[in-house]
Amino acid sequence: MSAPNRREELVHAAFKQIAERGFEGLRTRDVAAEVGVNVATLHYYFPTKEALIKAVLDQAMARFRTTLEPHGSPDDQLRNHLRAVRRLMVTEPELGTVMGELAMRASRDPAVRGIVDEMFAGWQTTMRGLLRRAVKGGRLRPEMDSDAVAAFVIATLMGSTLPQFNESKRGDQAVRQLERALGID
Amino acid sequence: MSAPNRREELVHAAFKQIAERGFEGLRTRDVAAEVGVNVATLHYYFPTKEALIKAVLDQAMARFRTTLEPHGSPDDQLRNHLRAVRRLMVTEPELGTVMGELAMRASRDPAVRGIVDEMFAGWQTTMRGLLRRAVKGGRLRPEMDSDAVAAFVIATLMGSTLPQFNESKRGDQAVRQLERALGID
Amino acid sequence: MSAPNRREELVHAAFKQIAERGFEGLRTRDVAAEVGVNVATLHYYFPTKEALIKAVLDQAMARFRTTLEPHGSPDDQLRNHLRAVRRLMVTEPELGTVMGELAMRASRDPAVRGIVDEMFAGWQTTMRGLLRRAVKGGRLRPEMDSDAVAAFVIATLMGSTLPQFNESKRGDQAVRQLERALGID
Amino acid sequence: MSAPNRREELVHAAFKQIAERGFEGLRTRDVAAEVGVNVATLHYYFPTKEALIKAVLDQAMARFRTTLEPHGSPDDQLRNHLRAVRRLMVTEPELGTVMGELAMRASRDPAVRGIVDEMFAGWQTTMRGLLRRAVKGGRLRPEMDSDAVAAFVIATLMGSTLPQFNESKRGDQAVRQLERALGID
DNA sequence: AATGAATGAGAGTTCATTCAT
DNA sequence: AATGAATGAACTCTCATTCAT
Repeated sequence: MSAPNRREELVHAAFKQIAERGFEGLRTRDVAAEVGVNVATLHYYFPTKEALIKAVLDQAMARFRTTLEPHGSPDDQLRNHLRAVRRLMVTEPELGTVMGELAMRASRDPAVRGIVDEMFAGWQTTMRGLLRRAVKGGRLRPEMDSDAVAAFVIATLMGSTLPQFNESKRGDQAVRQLERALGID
Repeated sequence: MSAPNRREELVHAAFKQIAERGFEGLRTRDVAAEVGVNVATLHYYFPTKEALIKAVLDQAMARFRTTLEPHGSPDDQLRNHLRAVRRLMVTEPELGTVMGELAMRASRDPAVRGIVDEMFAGWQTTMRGLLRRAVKGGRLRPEMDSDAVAAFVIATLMGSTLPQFNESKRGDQAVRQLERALGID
Repeated sequence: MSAPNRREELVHAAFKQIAERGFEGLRTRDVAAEVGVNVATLHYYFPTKEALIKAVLDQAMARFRTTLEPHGSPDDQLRNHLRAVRRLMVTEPELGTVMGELAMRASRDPAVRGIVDEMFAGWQTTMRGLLRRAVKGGRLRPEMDSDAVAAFVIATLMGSTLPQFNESKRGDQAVRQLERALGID
Repeated sequence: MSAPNRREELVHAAFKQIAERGFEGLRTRDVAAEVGVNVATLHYYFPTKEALIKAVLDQAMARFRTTLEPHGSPDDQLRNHLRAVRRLMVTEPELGTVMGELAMRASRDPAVRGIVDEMFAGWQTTMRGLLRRAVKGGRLRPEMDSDAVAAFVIATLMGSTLPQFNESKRGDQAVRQLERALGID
């Protein structure tokens, strides 16, 4: 009666709970119940609630990082990236919500902050690289401050994942306008 | 020390606590303690924790709305607006944090959602108006979809308030790039 | 519905529980129930179980110290002391049990150790004083090592409080033989 | 690593744990871990925690009883006995601690009480015999109440094993004074 | 002979809320 | 207008015990 991936089931259930109710509403008992096991079983895999949250954090970051990796020909990479992020937010809105929760939590919880900051730093670097390649490819204006523009792009993408934007089409509109502003539409 | 503004003191203390610890860490006892009164006194003014949160919400929205009101000559209003929002986030970062918390909470709590949605709708309308006036003034390209661009601007502004952007200068960089993109720098 | 001495009631109930079931069987819920209040009320007075135990410790030590204080004319003080200790153990056997529990616990818990050690040190000093006075009064042999004899007396008194001695008359027999050995019977 | 004496290893580990942390801190998991096996394995040998404790009790009593057996010429047996007990307490202080724990536990746990009482009764009988032989050998005053003196000796010996006495030399001092009192030093 | 996985029952502790004063 | 005292419900975490393998 033992599942080989009980750990993952628990992480996934915790992820869902955070998406639905935020950290505020995360209850170990509910997570365990969703998987269909006793709370004690949860603690068999994760000594503390913190450890469970850490696992959710790691998994969310991993999923996000995968999306961030550039795909396609150098010319298309920047556009592909924006669309990939946007598509991710539409197909898996929970990931956006959890990312938001984690981003907020990072201010208070050093363990979360370290990992989230690192992820944002990595994103910033990736984005800068994409922009520079786009400049070389003649798609963007060369006088651009690639670091500042990277921050601009990331801010817009993050902003477009807010629940208030996600339900209407505003999130998509915003990203499309970003593409226009960058001249890659 | 009977204070006629005890209510406001409590709201302010709750606001600070939310900024520091999020909803997750909001404790009525701590709020009361910060004001120097008993928890029971807090419940004299606010029957439930929800009621206290509602008051914080109202106050935050009011503060934010004030900032959103257009200032200056029609020609400058759009730029003034962006700068005012940005300045607010720098001088009162707690407001950004609390707004973020409220935006997340809106997905789960209908009472919050109503008010936050309304505020975003108002902002969207104001922004659209500013953009149209800027088009008339010849500052922006007339073919623009003012609704989509409004969403774009708001998304970028919201994204730039993330804790991860606020600590470095990336928030400011992002907004400045937004101004360039709009052609109002 | 508030008792002026709820704290004391709780300490007393905890004392009784320790006497009956040892530290091993001490449950905050049971202590509260014995007083007729909710567990949360117990935590209103004692933030942690440790704090409650500390209060029991202090009270037990205070009660014991009172007994240790010499009474009567100098000539009789030593004998009075032995009898007082013995009587205490007979009239309040729980105190002996709790003392035993605390003495054992002292080896593991620094907070307990400090206080228990101090009490034993005080007892040793008192005892030495009593012995010296008895020597001066001509009741004891002058060549005696008062420190060693003090240890001897205390060891016998403590040993005579063991549950196994207390139920039969062996505890009393032992103390009476101690008096004979000291020549004060 | 299949060990034929796994049972004994477990008993020994449990003994050590009780000496270190008392019954209060005895955890089957820790006992198993110290032996390097799974908790379930412990339960293969001992169906319940009680059964494990019982085994520790038996083993401790056996070790103690061995020490109590008289050695040497009848004339020296009493002195040898006192010294043997004292030496045991110095070389194996854990035994004293565990004996103390068991003595306290006896008041609450009938299973323990039976065995401990029996052991004390045996000790009392042995001691009385030793005293009578010493009287016959002319070493002790004949008018002595050998039962009462036996209780006296046992009480002092037990008292001298308290942790508070063991760390300083007071335990030894006490026993030496006991020898003087008996006139066998 | 041994284990990984699972659990029920319960432990200490927290917290929003109530109420007599 | 304010409080000390009290509580019910819930929370995280622990532990002896079980069982299929």
